[in-house]
Amino acid sequence: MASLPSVAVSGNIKLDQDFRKHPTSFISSEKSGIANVSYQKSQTIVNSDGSSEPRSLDFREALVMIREGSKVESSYYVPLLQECIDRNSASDAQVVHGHIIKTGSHQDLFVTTFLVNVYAKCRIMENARKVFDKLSRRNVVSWTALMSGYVHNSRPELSIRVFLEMLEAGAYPTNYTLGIVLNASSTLYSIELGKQLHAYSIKYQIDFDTSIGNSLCSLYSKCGNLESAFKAFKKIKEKNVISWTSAISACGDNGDASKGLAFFTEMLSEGIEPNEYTLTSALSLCCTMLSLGAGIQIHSLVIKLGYELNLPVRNAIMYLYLKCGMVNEARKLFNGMEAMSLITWNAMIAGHAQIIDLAEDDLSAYQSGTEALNIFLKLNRSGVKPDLFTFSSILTVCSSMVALEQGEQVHAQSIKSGFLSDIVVATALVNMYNKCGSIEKASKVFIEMSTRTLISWTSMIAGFAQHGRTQQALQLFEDMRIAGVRPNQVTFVSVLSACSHAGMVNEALGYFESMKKDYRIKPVMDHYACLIDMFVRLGRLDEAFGLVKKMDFEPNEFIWSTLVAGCRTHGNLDRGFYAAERLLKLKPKDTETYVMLLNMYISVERWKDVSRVRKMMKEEKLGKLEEWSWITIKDKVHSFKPNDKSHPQSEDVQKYVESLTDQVKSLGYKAVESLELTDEDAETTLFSSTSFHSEKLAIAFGLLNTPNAAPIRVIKNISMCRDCHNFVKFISLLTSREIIIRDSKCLHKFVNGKCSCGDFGALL
DNA sequence: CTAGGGTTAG
Repeated sequence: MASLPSVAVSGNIKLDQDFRKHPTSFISSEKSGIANVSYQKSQTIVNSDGSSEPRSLDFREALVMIREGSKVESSYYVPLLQECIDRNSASDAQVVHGHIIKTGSHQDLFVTTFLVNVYAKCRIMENARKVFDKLSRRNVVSWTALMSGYVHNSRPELSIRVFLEMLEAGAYPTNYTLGIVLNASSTLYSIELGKQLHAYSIKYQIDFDTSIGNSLCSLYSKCGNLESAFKAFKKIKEKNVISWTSAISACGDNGDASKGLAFFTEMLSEGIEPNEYTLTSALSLCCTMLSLGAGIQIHSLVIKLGYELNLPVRNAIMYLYLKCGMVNEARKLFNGMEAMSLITWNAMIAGHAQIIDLAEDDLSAYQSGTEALNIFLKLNRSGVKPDLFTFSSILTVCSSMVALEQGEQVHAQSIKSGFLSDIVVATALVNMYNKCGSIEKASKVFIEMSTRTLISWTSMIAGFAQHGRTQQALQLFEDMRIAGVRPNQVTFVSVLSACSHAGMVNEALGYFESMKKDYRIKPVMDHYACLIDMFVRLGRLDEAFGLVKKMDFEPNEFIWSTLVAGCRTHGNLDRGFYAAERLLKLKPKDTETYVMLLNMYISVERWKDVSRVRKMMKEEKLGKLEEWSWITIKDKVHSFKPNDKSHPQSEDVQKYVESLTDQVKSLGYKAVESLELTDEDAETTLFSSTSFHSEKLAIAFGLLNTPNAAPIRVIKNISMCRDCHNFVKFISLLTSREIIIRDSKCLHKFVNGKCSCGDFGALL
């Protein structure tokens, strides 16, 4: 939730008297004097021969007349000004304004009030305020126009100030006025103010009024109170499209997407036609649910109702297709757009960022990441200025891609544009540096943040935990508590994982208990996963398996794979086989698990089991384990596969790996000896020391193409094998380089022959 | 009343 701006909205609002005296002022606009004004679009034109005739004027003709100083009936100003609004032409409005003053029509309250409205809509609030201040008389409509202007120009706090001024001046709010203040309170997330206004609306029995009810519904939704939002919605006597849309988007804001779609269906069956707002809200619900089927149905409804050219609707459809993995459909929409908003770009980048995480295979994840970086480049070249949404999304992409160089460029750009002051952008930046292994830069950004949210703290604690800096992680956790920020479930996962890395059993169990007792946070599977991991690392397998039995959850794939790797490391193969077979039941198509299992059977030469596992793999139609790595150097991504000669430097790179291997052998590196394997097994098990695993190639390439002390950053699609893990430790010792490898399960930071994962991250 | 953003581990 955004923090409240420091605006004086304090003190109770005294509405009582006004409402008691004039309760009807809420519902009737008679007093405003507007209802009786009828305006006309035809003018009496005086021809050159002196005869006169009434006829319609078009906008340009009328403007010309006004520029020439001809007289115009004051009732004609309003349609003319309306036209200025429609054309969003502040300059035309100023011409008309000048004419109004010259002809003395500024004495006309109706016309002048409309001018306030015009300037507000044309986003020149200074002029709106000036016109308002010069009014000799003010009625509720002029006050309301000004308030509404501030709300629409993102100054809700000023709108509330005007509301207070209005009450002081003794004017009576209408239901429309109250609706605007309610909207302002919801923009400010001021539930207190909202509740006061709600109370008054109940007192004067207008809480069932449509526009009040709509505003109340969205106010409660924005402040996170879905129940009250529903109550407000149900109370509305005559529900219109806006009421339904408010209820639907309330569900979206509060994470109950399926309920929102139920509302949408109900609305359709009530015979109410959705508008562009309803459609975008409903599409966004499909998006969170990743419900492509429902989304396609709504898409056809969009076409039927003629909204397919509406930009927000198109953006929502594009984002839906993108998130559901229909990249080509999304791209077609993207390329076919004549008008594009920044949101279109942002949706495209954010969508690709999400695919990276959702992707089943690493190749498409990698392609999405590259595509997102390309779109960002195009956006920059197109001259459109990125905003805070763009920065946070692209930083997430850089994190997933371990693209430190791009990340640093974005960092610089966000400083220049002033968006680094945004908490979300800064947090995304902290996270980017963490994920790229630059813990120093991450903490520098973190320290320089002026305010931090729970997520910022958690991200930094997680960073320290990942880098094996347990003390700093725990210290930061204390700092956070002292700062009065309440940790959540996610924070505790990071804290427990920090303890687990350092083997601090007592501390971990202490935090676990404190989480349950002091913070009333229910442990989830992830917390147990950390504890299990801790016992596994220490070789306390009994306790690890004990926890598996004790917890209320069926262990997930991650817990089983932790157990497999741990049992293997600690030589408890029987338990390892058991865990691996359980893992295979959960993920029968996971080649990595089969390879782990195969390697275990081979190491104890249980050849019967080896052929049984091979048979299982054939039945599942699983082939060789595809493994590859990539490294980003100067905005260019270089990817490597073993035995792949497609890279222009592949020959040099291979030779360099061979020479490195010789050099580290003299430091004590021993390649894993090949067992008596068939060719087939040797290929599948990744044991063969003669083959070049992709991370070795990528690292060699990095060493050849970066300056001497530069860290090397590599990303790998599957877990590292032990041989390579050992090899890279020696390389970091040999070359005195920092080598960071992010594989599919773990961040490895190799410094001086040691790895931050404590050697527990090499699963294969 | 609408579309786009940041956190965890194994």
